[in-house]
Order: sequence, then structure tokens, then C-alpha cells
Amino acid sequence: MAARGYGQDSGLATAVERVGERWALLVVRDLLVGPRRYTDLRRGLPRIPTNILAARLKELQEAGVVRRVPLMNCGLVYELTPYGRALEPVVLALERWGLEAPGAPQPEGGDAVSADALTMTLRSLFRPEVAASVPDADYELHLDPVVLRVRVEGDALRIAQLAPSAVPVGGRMPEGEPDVALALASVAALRGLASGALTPADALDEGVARILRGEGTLIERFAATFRLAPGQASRPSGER
Amino acid sequence: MAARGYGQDSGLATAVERVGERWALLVVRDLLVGPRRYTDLRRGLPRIPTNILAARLKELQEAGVVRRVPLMNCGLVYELTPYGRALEPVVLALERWGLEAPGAPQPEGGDAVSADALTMTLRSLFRPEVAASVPDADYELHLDPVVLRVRVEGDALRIAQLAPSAVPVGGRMPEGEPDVALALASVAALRGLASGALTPADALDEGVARILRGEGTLIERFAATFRLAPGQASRPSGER
DNA sequence: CCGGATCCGAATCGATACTG
DNA sequence: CAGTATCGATTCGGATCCGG
Repeated sequence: MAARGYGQDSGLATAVERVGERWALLVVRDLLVGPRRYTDLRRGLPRIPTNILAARLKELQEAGVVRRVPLMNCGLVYELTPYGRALEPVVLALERWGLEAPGAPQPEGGDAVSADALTMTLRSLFRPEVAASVPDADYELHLDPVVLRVRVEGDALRIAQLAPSAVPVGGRMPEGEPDVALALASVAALRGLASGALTPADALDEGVARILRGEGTLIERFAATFRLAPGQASRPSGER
Repeated sequence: MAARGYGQDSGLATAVERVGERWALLVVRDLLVGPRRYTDLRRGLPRIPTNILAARLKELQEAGVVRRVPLMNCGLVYELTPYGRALEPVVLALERWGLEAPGAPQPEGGDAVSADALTMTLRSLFRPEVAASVPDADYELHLDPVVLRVRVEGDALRIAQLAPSAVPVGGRMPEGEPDVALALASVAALRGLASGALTPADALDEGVARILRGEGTLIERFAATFRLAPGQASRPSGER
């Protein structure tokens, strides 16, 4: 027993012992969007075995990362503790690193997108300095099964999940029409826009991006606001 | 087969598929200090099974993170590719998060410290803004088996490993005497100083820190320069 | 439906031994 | 020095089952 440790007394070894197990950081990522129920987590992580999810949640609780909160009107949710929320810079940095392609763009067939995953991807790409220097904008972003309402106000970012499951996150349901509704064919398209490998014009030409409604030129502003900063994968956590 | 994926098309899922396996980030951390030979990595990670190290190195190469470089005078080293070096913000952020204690200070008995681990811990704690605002300093840091020469010049940090294995990193062997040589009893002491839970004066009183030679008051400057910034675990990668 | 617990085969990990 | 081979101990994945 006790043979599972790394035998190292360092911050990194401690960290990976706490959140390094399979699926753990994916669970944390979804919880960074907001408190979630057991079933919500399963929906967001379709391929996680139920016993593994239960085991991870137990371990994350023991590590002080996650807290189990009973809901007044029946049911319960899991939410991050302050210590767990301190993982946000880690998750955002890993997210950005994963978005950079080393060479071959992997096929990614059959892989789906979840609302929470896309929400955190956008958060990781958000550039407050750029946002502050352009007019406010209100986007509706469609990516296969998920629809997000993405509002950029000053240097702040707010995202609500319209589909699936129309549960508004971080506030009430957004009223009014977005400035533009745009649809991306895949995460690869977002990856391309974010890295600069794909220009908005090319994306529209090739059909990997489409304007559903509204002012189509705003796609340029979108691409400038959500961008992988070259040579600087880590930024101070910024928003929220 | 292919059942090992996370079935998610997001940056985080991609990232953990590439560097999420056991030991992988520890290997990357050691390589962030500099190119290392197979045997060096084994020494720095005493509990890694040799077959696992071989497997990780193979996977990291296929992921484009690590490169195998033959040495002219016999032997070979592993080194990070530019894409692998882009993991530095991730490793530093995880390192900082792991240094924060959630509640109970885990025993950590029998765990050792390696020169590379301590080097990266110091890098993760380094605050360039503080360093730039105080006079330059030249520390010799002893922590059980490892001895580091830590030079702070302006807002830059340079670390050489004096022991074990006296292989200077990132330059030639430092000449001259350090301003102060100080010894810490354990990583827990460094953790305490970095978090502010332990003041330098208390550390000296309790004997978890000792001045071996030189100007003892410099421990204050050391503690100010290598510090876990409260409420801001992520900083732009900064140095180097 | 929600929140898991249980069982089992498959893949991975850990420890040791061995080799070019 | 730089790994490969082997084998038992864990963990993971997939499915099913169960109490509210």
C-alpha cells in the first residue's frame, strides 16, 4: 500500500496526486462553469463510466477540491471549493495548450462537444485587452449540438448556455437578439480561427463558418477577441 | 481499441490525452530545466519504473512534446520541442497550486527532493516584479541532498545545480561566493515561507531554516522574492 | 429519473530481472 | 547506458442493478 505516490515532495507531485487521475481535470473543468449535479456531469462527459465518476468525486472531496451541496428543493449539486476554483488558471492553460496543434490535425471523429467544454474553451481564448479596445458585442454561437450566448462587455465575458438543456449559467436568460448568430462546423474551425491558421473570410468561404442571422462582419471581431496569443499561452486569470 | 480516448473534442481533452498519463508531467517538468539523459530522468524520478519511463518518452515523442537528440560524444539526451516548452505555464501553475495546502499538511514521509524539482519550484515562486524592486542577490540554497545556486539579477532568475551531480545548468559553474548560504529543513519550510504561513524569523527560531554562511538578513529578501502571490496563482510566464 | 454500488474482463502500472 | 521482458497487483471501462 501507499505505493501509488510519486515519492516526491514537490508542488507538482502533490498536484498530480490530487487531480492527476484520469477524468479528474475534466470534471473540474465542468464544475468551473458552475455547480453541477451528478447527472449533469455524466451528460457532459458521455464516456465516463459511472463508477469512475463516483470515485473521482469522492477523491476530489477528500482532496478539498469539491464540495457536495444538498439542494433545498430536493437533489444535490457538486461545486468547487475556493481551493478547487484556484485550479482555473491550470485548466485554462492546459486548454490553450491543447488547442495548439503540434503538426497533424487529429481526426477527432465521433467526438462530441459539450456546452461546458465549449464555454471553458471560449474563456481560455478570451482576451480582455482586445475586448476592451473594441465595441461591445453580443454573439450567438452554434456548434453542432450546443448553442451559446456570448456577451462581451468592456473587458468582461459572460456566457449563457442556450442549448442543450437551456439552463442559464451565471445569471438569467439573456433577453433580446444577439448582434450576430454564427455557426461553426466543428471545434477544428474554432481552433483554426483562434490560432490564426484560418481567417474569418476563408472560414466563411469554405463553409466551416456560416452567418445565421445578423451582422456578418462581426465574425472578424469575434476572431480577434477569442484568440490564442502567439508565444504567450498563459495570461493572468483575468475575468470573473 | 481507441477506447482510451475521452470522446471529447476540446483543448483540455486533447491536452490530457497527450500529457495526462501517469508520470508524464513530471518528466516534462524535469526536461523544462534542460535536456536530460535517460539515466538522469531516472535519478530525478526515483520511483518511476523503467518501462514506464520508456513508454512515456515514446508517447511524448509521438505527441511532438519531446525530441531524442544524439550527443556527439556518445550518448543521447531527451529535450523538449518548442511545443513541449509551451507546457511551462501549465507546469508552473500546477506547481503553485500544489504548493498551496488545502488544510492538513500531509506528512510526506520518505519523500525526497530532486534538484530539478526544486529548481522548478523556485521558478514557479519567482516574482519578477519583486525582484526588480530589490537589490540583486546571490543565494546558495541547501535542501537535504540538493544544493542550488540561485542568482537574482534585476527581474531575471538563474539557477545552477551544485549538488547532487554538479552539472551546471543554463551556463557555466558560478564563480565566487554567494551573498548567503541558507539551509531549509524540508520542502514544507519552503512551502510555509512561500505562503506566508511561516515568517523568516520564525523559521530561523524553529530551526527549519538555518544560515550556513554570509549575510543572514537576506532570508527576508529571499522570502519576498519567492512567494505564492495571494489570489493570483497564474502569472505570465515571464523569466528566461 | 437521480445518485450511485456491484461485478467482471481488459488495459495499465509497478517491481524486478535481464540484455545489446 | 539505455532500454526490453515478464508477471502479479491495480485501475479502468462497460454493463447491470438497486434504493429513494
